[in-house]
Amino acid sequence: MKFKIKNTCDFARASEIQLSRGIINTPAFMPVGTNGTVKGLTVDDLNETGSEIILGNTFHLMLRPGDKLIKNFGGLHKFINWDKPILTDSGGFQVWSLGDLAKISEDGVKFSSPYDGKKIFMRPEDSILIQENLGSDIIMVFDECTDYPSTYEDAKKSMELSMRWAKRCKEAHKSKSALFGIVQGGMFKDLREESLNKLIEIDFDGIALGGLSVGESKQEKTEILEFMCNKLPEHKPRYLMGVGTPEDIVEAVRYGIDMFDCVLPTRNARNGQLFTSEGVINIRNAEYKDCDEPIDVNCKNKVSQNYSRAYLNHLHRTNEMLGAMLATYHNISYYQSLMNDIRSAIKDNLFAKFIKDFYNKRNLDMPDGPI
RNA sequence: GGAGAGGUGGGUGAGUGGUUAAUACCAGCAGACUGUAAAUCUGCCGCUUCGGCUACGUAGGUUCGAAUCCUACCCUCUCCA
Repeated sequence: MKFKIKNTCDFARASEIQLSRGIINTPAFMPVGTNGTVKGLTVDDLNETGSEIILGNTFHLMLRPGDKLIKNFGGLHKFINWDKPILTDSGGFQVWSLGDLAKISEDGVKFSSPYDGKKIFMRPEDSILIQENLGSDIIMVFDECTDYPSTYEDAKKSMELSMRWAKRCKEAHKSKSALFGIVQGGMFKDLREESLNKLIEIDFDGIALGGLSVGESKQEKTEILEFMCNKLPEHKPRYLMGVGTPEDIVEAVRYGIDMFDCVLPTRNARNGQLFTSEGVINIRNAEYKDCDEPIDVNCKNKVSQNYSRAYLNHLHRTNEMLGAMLATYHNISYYQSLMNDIRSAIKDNLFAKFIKDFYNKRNLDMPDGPI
């Protein structure tokens, strides 16, 4: 993996991550494809949206259809017919999101499969091996996503465990794929710093920020971002895991984040929420019943331009699968065009203007921050 | 013509004398969703000048009290002629 910063604008930066399967232009949004599919989109759709990398999930794919099966098919890329980079999450987030179905010990995590209750023990080494079996381009370390809220003691204990696991992941990592470490530490700056220093010492190809957007306030998240932006190594990709809304992304780019992933554009599309250049709309609402405007006049792609809001409203009311598909196509296209605009603005040294316009269009006050 | 079943809030459909303005589902009106146990979940859903008012085919009756029991009528469906 090669990382090349092309332009900067205060903390914000536009760069290239070069992987054997392709180049990722950052700041980048990575659509989430947990089960080996970005729900509702074909790989042709994904390409049309401008997506250069997608996510897969260790935990889900290990259970179904199984990482060995995928390996025998020649890897996840071949299995799902996607030849661009794939980042795989380690299963660490599932430790958190599955709650009582996961039991943590020093050695690893005992999961109960949500599908059949079958007990699975996953050690950091297992997670790495599974991700290698999948043929992932960017492998994430197996971590414990710290709960929110958390006491200092719990956050510290959790962070320290994640760091010991990070070291084991590094030692278990054998393939040529990139390996990213994940900063934990909850809402405590000194723990975040300690975590980061530990990861730098172990030496990863990229640094991710984990444990954010798990219930904390916007202010708390911003404080952590602000604190981290001065400390993250400059010459490595920075990945803010699980974030976020367009507003979250724009803000994080100001603090120097390069990579994002989030289920919002896909999940919310299925639930009728569209992200548009003028803010969020719920396409099921009565006001769109006879609205003959396109989904988003400012989003230049075949779906956002050629399908009316009234038609999408109808499809969602009648629970037609095309409604979810078109909404997902639009949302991912919107996110990718947003990322594209962000990159262009940084390259042209117009990021300050971009941010101002971005908040103006949404009638929001521009938060304080760099630039 | 005879026999039987039934008519419940926008729809389907529970309830068969008293926590019943009335279960549930659908429809309708909104909201939530942030490294996906999610095409999911939540709230509202007769009228109201917020004190009440009107409601279970219609009209009477029994009862302290009726969607629930009785009588008549109207209507619907099934079977037999």
